[in-house]
Amino acid sequence: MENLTLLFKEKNLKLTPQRYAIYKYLKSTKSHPSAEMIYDNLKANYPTMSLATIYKTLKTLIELGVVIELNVGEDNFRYDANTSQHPHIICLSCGRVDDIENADFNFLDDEAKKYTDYKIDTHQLYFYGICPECQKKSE
Amino acid sequence: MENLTLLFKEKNLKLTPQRYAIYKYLKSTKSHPSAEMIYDNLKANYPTMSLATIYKTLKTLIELGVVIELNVGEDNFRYDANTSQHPHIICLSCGRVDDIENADFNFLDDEAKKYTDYKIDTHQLYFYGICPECQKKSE
DNA sequence: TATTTGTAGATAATAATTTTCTTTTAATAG
DNA sequence: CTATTAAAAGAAAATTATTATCTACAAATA
Repeated sequence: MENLTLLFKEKNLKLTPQRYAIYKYLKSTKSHPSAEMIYDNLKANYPTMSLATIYKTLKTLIELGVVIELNVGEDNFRYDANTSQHPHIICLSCGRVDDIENADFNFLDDEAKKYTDYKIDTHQLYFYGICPECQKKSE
Repeated sequence: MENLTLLFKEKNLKLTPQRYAIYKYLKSTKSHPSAEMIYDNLKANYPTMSLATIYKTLKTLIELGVVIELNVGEDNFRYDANTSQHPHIICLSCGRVDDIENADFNFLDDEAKKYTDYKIDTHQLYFYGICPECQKKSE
């Protein structure tokens, strides 16, 4: 995470323990947590940290381009420190959010360019279905 | 819209003027309006209609499967009466939402199945970029 | 035409997120 | 190593999209 230090220095931002903890947690998990979930997870080690700090830090990290905001269709956002372009899949039954890994969907931007006059920057691809665990449960 | 009448009857729902107007407006536009935008648009002809009615009707229409809820990343939802599976493209500058038409992205569900154990139901594909109008403006 | 049941509309409530303001702290210079 | 300063944390209030509640009304059926 040396580059995180550099990145913060470049922008005259302070790399506080809270900010570092939030980023590190996001890097460590594949659960695509919401702000609230991050808060609950860090509460033990940072008992005084407030939700506002989580939100403000997430915004900062997004602006820096090291975190992505996901819109899975719930009433809140999810966050992901894996900034490589990759699809997500959401379980309609339990709400968990997983990466789809090893698949290459990078061609999508070029494909879309054929059908629009927009200048395309990026995309988000969300699949919806039932996760293996919930499939078992409903049997 | 004869099938809408039938659909409502089947579910013992009442096809009120308000509901009909909301659906008709969504059918008539490609602007992917938010609840608020629908409200503003119908206010002239239905001065007594409340936002709550818009929201309740949208929920009903979604349950009936004749309207789709879009999550473009703003702080509100957008709605679309074109229920065929098609991608959307959002202008990062002005926020407008367009369809990507004539493109066939239906293969995506099958493609994703190769990389996950989820049972896949559907997907949403959002492109982000700059629309032609905003491109001109920034020149 | 009466009756039943669902719905409209007004309003209050909820919940995620943002803002404000004061105190604290990280980074830098001396 | 300390003083300084600009940014950030934390607490609390504010905002905003959406939902729930409740009463009066209206559509469908008998």
